[in-house]
Amino acid sequence: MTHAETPDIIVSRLPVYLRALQHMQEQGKQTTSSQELGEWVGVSAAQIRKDLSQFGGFGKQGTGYNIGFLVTSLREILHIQQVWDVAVVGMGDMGHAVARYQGFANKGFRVVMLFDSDPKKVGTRVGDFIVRDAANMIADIHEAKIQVAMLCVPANVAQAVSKQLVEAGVRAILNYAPINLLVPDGIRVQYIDPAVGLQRMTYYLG
Amino acid sequence: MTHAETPDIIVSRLPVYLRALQHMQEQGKQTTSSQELGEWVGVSAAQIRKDLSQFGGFGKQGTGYNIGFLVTSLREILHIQQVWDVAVVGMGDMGHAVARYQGFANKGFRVVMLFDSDPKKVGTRVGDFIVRDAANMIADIHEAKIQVAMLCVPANVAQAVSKQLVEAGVRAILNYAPINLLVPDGIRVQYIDPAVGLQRMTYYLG
DNA sequence: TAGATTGTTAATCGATTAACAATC
DNA sequence: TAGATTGTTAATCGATTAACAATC
Repeated sequence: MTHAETPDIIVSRLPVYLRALQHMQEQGKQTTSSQELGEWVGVSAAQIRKDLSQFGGFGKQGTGYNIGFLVTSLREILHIQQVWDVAVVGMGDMGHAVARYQGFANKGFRVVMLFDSDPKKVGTRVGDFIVRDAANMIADIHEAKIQVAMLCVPANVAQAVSKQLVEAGVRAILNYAPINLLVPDGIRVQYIDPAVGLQRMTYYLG
Repeated sequence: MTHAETPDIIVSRLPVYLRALQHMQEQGKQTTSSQELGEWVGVSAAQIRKDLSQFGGFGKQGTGYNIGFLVTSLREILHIQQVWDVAVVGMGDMGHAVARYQGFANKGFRVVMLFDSDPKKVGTRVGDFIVRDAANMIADIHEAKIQVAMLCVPANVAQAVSKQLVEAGVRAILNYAPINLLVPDGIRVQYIDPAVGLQRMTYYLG
């Protein structure tokens, strides 16, 4: 009997726990409990304990969890003890903002390459980088062994560009284009679409 | 016996269905099936039918769903047959991009007001609007009866600003700040955090 | 020690899937 | 009509919660 797969839904909560824990850490806190963490992230204490126990025993009865240790452990579980190089494709307003985003520090990612297909943008500077020509994207990403990309191109070309990213060796795509991507098995996609986020709330606004 | 609440998880899928259907519509398609829609959005056909049947019978045996009718119906269910006015708070790179975002057209939202607390930004033009002083935010939002906001301020002030938004009458916050917000009951929050999105994928990259 | 809190088991709850009669 | 596909029921599967012995 092989070890059961960790359910996706548990994995999806871990980064949220980690974010809260790193926040506590920045505030100088040493220790927390499933109760306290749960209140902060909006999850029951039992669920926090159950989720964490999938990966080992990180806490101590009576005292709770050492925040530093739990942060380190979660970073290992999520494979972000390393720093992943990330390519940003599409230098519109959103790509521009994402390329210059300061929030990846200490989160396991750094932007290292920017692409656009517009000759007016290629060669210009955005943040710390010169925008590269999308015509060389496959070769450039492949050579740099980049496996993570943020896709900020218009919806009508997103599917085609995602195909190129996969060809180039990318295995994880954060998709800002408001469209579902069809990708091969083993390629992960996460979607960021503000309209979807807003519509998930207006349902309840009555 | 009162009608059962629609589960959150079903509500959260509806905007994704709608996005796919609107996409089909733009391509001139008239009709689809639970099978086809399901393949496109990565959900089983049975689940699509079950989800939709929560709200009524939108399909026809043998022929499937009329896309136009289903789009209209979903827009009503999600309360986006109306257009919601949206305020954007924080004119950093992300707020800037969000304020100029073209993707809200036909999705039920329009940006109508921008705020920042930095005197260097107040009064400048971003997209179609002049950035307003955050000092007047509560009054301005209240007067305009705005109920939806996108929060693009730095994490360290996000909690305080969200409190002001609620005071001003906002009931739905799309939060781009990488931090959990504590809000009163009845206030909806959706989170957009690229680091969280990326970390949900690196777990699987091994 | 007494109090607090974990990790885990069993019970409950809820969501997904399978299957099919109804019917377009 | 024959084929296709819905809406719905029942069965299955999975996730959450409650509870508590273990123990720090």
